[in-house]
Amino acid sequence: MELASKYSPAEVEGKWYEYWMKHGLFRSKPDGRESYTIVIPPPNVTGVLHMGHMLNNTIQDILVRKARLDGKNALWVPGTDHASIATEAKVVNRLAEQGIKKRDLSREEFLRHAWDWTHEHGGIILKQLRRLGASCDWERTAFTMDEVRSESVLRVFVDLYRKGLIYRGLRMVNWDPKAQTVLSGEEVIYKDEKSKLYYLKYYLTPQAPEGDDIVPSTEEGCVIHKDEKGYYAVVATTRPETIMGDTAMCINPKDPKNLWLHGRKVIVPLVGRVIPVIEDRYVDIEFGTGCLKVTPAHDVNDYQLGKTHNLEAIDIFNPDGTISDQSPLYVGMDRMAVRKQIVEDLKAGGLLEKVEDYENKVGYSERNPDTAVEPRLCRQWFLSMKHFADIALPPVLEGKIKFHPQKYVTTYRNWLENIQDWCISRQLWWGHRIPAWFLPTAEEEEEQYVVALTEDEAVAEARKIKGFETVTAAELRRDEDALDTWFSSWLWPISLFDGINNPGNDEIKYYYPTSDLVTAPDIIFFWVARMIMAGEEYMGDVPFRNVYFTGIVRDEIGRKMSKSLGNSPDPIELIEKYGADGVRMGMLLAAPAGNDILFAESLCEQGRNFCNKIWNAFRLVKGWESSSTSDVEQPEVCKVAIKWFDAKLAAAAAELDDLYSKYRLSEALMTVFKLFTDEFSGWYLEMVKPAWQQPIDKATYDATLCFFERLLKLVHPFMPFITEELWQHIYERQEGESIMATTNVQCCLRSSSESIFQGLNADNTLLADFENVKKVVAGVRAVRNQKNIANKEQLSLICLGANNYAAYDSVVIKMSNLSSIEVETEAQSSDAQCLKFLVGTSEYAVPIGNLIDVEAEVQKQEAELKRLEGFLIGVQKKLQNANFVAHAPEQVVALERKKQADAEQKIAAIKETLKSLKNA
RNA sequence: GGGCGCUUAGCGCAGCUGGUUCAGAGCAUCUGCCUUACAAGCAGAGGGUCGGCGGUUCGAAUCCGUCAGCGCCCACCA
Repeated sequence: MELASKYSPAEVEGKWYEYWMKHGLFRSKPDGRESYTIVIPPPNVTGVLHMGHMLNNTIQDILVRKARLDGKNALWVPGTDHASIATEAKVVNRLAEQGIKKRDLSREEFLRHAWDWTHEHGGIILKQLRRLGASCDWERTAFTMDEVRSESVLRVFVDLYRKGLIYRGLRMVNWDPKAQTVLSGEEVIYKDEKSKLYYLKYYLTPQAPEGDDIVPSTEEGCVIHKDEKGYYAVVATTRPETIMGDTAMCINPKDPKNLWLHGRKVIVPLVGRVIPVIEDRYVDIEFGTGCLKVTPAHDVNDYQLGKTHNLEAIDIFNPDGTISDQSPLYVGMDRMAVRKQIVEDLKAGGLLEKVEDYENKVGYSERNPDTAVEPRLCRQWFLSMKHFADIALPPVLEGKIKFHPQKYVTTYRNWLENIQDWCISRQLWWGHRIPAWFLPTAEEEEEQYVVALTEDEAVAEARKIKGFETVTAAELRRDEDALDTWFSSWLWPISLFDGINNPGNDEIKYYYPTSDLVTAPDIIFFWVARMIMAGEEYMGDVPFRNVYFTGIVRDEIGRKMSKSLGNSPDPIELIEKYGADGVRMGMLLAAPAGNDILFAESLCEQGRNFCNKIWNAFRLVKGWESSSTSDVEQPEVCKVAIKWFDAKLAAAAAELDDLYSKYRLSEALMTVFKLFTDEFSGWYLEMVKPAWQQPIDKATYDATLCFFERLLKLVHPFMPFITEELWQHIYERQEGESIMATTNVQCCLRSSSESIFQGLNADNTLLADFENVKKVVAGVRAVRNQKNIANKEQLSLICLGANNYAAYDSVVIKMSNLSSIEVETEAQSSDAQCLKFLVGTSEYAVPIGNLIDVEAEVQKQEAELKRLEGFLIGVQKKLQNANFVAHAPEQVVALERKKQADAEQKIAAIKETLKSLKNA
């Protein structure tokens, strides 16, 4: 069969993916083998594949395929996440485009739209993953809102409630006015912002009806403000629009500047409300004027102050961020518009003393990055986290779970040691509805509720409560709110195997704990930590053994990839251009664990080139097929080459296995790349290659095919498509066989149950000798290069003194195109028409007749002599240092002596060479 | 404000508990080659006082201190 000179991924990738699927090669069922499991970090169900996914899933696929080759029962479970807030926002937007408002729809109607949207856009991303070659067991595809997962979530909620770990409480929470829901602390992103600090005048109330009786303190450091309208305090604030909610002004009791305000009352500007001056050590004397306005309903700290000092909390905002009717002014206006307006009005009223530029941090919603989060007092559901922190910390600190890179252990510990309760309710419909039912209580009474798995159970529970013995389902009102998305994700490694609803089932017993988790460090708190909590709580064991944190994919100049910058390539287009294997290699080349990866298309190009290299190596070997015959005796050089490459492969496999175990995948790929390109293509194939149109002996041909198969297997985790394609060309495969299965090793003399990565012993002496042989060849090539001698022209080589690598003469002769190798003693070697070089301490000479440029050669040798003499002096100094000889380990000293001896020998050889050159 | 990490060739990186002729490989660059597997290739070459300073040591890219620059995470200073 004629093979094209270039590999064409488009022609083979689809074919093989279909083949893999058809034969269920990604399927896994519990059996007697060791299990290897990865659960996918579920992407948003309506999301589209981006470069971050490409990196993340390439890594997962490599790990799974490696495990499969190791003979493990490898399973990669795919699925998607309902992404409560993000998906709901998208649905709301789409409805808005159609002129439909969410609030005009019933819950059921809205959910119908959401499901439509999910079915329409859902799963696209999973299909895209197939293009990448992801070897997921698709029959297990799960969704965080499917039946099994939903039931798991509700069961866990009920269970935790009954354990007293879930409670309902009125708290200051983070409110997203756009999505109109509460957020957890983790969902708030703080950004530095250039803003203004406004200095507002709060006039003092007259102490007595007849007028001003303030007696300014004479204390040192007292700062009194007075103008024609009277005495006033100055308050610095970044949020003047919240003054309508002010219920106090606060000073530090130790602040001399403001002591005169002690016990006074001040008037909120514009609003006219009279508020007390309270004192609290919380106030920073140095900041602003030392006077703080207190708005208990809209600031976390102010809320605390309010609680301590028993202040009223006036909620001046509506859920959508407009001013509520609790405010005397600006009712109905948006908070941002009010900020502008109120500044104007304050200015006009002479109530604004000054404005300064100021830099502060403002919290934004993770899902609505343009929306500033509003602190708001709200009744919500919380999960008490102390218990979970206690059970989730030890497995990581004790190394039962390993983080790669390890530095994230510190991050993890810091978070858990300072953990806050988790606000798990969201004012959303798209999600798991909280299984809590409120009892029909009068409005002024405190709310009462029951938590149960079903409505029937809820009724039964409710009837146990005094006064509600006859309550009916219709009278109960189910909580409208949904649960935080992460409240389902944290169960993922358990719920995928139905371990919550059906504890102890065969699957969960077999697959749990999973092996590796591959994810980005930005969800270490959202997800990783919480999975560990849920795992310990519900399985009494860790959810995974290793966590591989990938970096963030950036563009060539280090910018985050984003839609707005337009610097994010479309992964599918890349695959079409370079092939999935090429892109996979491109992703990995620059991706050491934990470092950000700077992605450039040229990396994919390199991947594509490597594919092509493999392809063409195969063309060469395949071309020998017809000529392969046992009539030809195996040349010596082939015997040597085979012995050597067998050792090389063994060493490389062991090295790869070690790199995998350390999750150094980038380096593993590099190792494979060099093994194939340099060692196999550049050395082995060149050594065994028969002369033009000559037949190859059968033994060599068979060995070469065997090597090729082993190489393909080593490459396979990185480049599944091309390796599968070529594997089929090596032997006629049986339908259903695949390179990915260990049991299908065809040609090697190895037992088929062994992993290609293990159980091999390399002959290290052979490998070391061969490296020197390569240097001899390189020496001859350098001579050719230097003298412009064509490869076709045969040269001869003289070993001066002795030939230390005579066993490899056949290699040197073939690879350097020599006519002969001879050994001469120093005395005979006075021929000046030679170029000489050293390998170790062995000296070689290449006769080149009158081509020699004596002067240039003298210069070169003298430079080398100088370098060596310098080196020798260094070594000698070391050895003359009595301290060194006395303190350094014997081995080290011995080594230095060897260095000295070697250098002296080399120097002598070069001097000899120089002498003969100069005599010529 | 607290914590963590990084700084090695033009670029992105490796260099594990100090001592192999240790200053590395890849890409890029340069030189020479269309040598019948591959120009998406082959054979070679150049390039770094390992961020600065100080210390420990017989010996430091490696350990300690400090300074500078960069990055990340956490934190309620209006």
